[in-house]
Amino acid sequence: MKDQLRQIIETVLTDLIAQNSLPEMALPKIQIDRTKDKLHGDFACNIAMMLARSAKMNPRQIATLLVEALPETDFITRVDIAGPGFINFTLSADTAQQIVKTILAEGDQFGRSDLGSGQSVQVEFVSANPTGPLHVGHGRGAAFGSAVSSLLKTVGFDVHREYYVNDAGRQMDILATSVWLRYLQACGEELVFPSNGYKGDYVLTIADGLKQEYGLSLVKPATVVFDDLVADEPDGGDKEQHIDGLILKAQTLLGDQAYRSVFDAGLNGILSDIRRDLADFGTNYDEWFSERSLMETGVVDKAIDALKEAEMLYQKEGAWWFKSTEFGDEKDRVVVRDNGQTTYFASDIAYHLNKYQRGFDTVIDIWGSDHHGYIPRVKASLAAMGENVERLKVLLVQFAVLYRGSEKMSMSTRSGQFVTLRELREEVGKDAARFFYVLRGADQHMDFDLELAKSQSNDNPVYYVQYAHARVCSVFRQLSERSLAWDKTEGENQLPRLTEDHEQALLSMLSRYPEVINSSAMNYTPHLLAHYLMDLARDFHTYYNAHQFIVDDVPLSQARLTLITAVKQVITNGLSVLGVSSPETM
RNA sequence: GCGCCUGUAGCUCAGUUGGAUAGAGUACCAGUUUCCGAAACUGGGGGUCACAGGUUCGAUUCCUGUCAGGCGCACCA
Repeated sequence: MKDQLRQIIETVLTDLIAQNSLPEMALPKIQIDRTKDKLHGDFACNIAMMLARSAKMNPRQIATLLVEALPETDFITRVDIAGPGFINFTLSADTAQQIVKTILAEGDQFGRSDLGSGQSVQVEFVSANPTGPLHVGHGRGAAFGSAVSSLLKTVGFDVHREYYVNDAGRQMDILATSVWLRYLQACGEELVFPSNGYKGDYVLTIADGLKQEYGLSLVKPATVVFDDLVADEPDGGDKEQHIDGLILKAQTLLGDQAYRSVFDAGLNGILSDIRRDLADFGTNYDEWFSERSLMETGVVDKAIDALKEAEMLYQKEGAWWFKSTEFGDEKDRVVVRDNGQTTYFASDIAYHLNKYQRGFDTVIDIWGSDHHGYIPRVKASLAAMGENVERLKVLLVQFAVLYRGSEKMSMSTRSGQFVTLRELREEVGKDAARFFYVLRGADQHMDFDLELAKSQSNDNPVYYVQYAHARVCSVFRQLSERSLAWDKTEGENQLPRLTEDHEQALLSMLSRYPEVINSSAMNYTPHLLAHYLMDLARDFHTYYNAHQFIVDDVPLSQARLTLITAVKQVITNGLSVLGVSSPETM
């Protein structure tokens, strides 16, 4: 509809210029907006005001010229000039009703489009380190990432959802060592657990599993393990050096093979937990991509070689540095440490190069906002390898600040003090949790009050939307109880009977849905969809309270039932994009 | 100190890419059910859009500065 109006206005304007009614000038992009106020019709165009300057004419004068030259159409009944020079269009009743037929005909396809025209896009999100269970902080990334993914799918992109598994590096070694030490304790060894180790209960569980599988075969005396180590911090030493010493002990005392067993027990134990949590949360992936595989297949080395060949690396103090400052980064970055180990950044360069080489038209990274400082260097590395940086889009998700009542909670994976995503889901419910997360813009700081989300879960906005859906279902149950039936064809024929203000409002709201989907998808802003659904639900509830749907006037009744069926369909479509269910009863 | 994000009703947040009289939820107050589900609806009060300049027909939106908050500035991941 907007496009049609835009086109008509454009041709009228070019005609006017050709006839010298308007001076020669470049036409800006013609904007058609939904009106806020019903008094202003359905659509508004501000083109007259935009042209006023370059045409050196009064905006109302331009608007008058334009309106007089407008051709007759069957879908516009009124055109007004208002305010400083707005041109307001009012849709014909017939056109407004048409949307209901469209919705019923397209069903769950309504709202889909081919804006993306089959372009491939990869979306990587959550990608939490497998050093502990997912907590509520990760939930926002999961809800946002899967919503963005399904939005993009809805508008015609070929979407590939991916989780990057950081299964290499020091943090994982710390986890493996933590598991082993807990295992030793479980086997009766006396030791003081390092302050920098992972202290969560899940480590105990994994250690128990290890004991069941391997018995006492991985036991080394604690006295030997802790012999000749830098003291831990509480004892006046250094916690980092202490834990590094323990890692080295674990590796040498156990040997490569046994150490790998412990390491994998930790990794797999946690990763399978993460997979299950995400699946239960309604977040699914097409691929789980292993960082270790990048190293083992030499992709990291290849990326480093590529940078060396491009003369983008130099050696300093025994390490290899990448000249990221040449591409706008604050400082150069190390990719190979003086001890020969590649850095996390090196893996990330390789990973992004790999993403590019897999041929995605667009690569989307969804990161926690604390990683924002990382963007320049990743883009720099792609630029240095001659890749088009524009293909990479990094979306940042602000962390939710957690409150329990008025008490702010500090979260730490290491200390084992956090609310897990699973706990949240079990207490608040999947639907409510997802909707809650996606209700706010991702770049918006968010206060997440657990007490509120849990104790007042009935007040959660998601129920408001779901209830609208359930109410429609309830009406139809009522209908069959009275041995009546909805006749779709008859209903569609009677749509002109929908003359109430509430019905007009609903028709207009329904027709906005495809626009909302498009702009939510293209701007990566699922919260627009969430808000739309609340608006739609509100219009429906208002309508429900104002009018009966099952009335003696059978044609009117059929028209109304047809309208609310369309409402039900759009709610289902919208909620399903957000990964929220549409229950028939609540 | 430098960089990124944010500042809108008591609280939590929207605001259609610069448009018309700035909106919801919640909380508070007053109402609505012999009627398809009251998890709903109707009405009411509540604002210097952090502050000060600038850009123009027009600014909550764009630019600059100030103030306040969050995050980031590793040979950690």
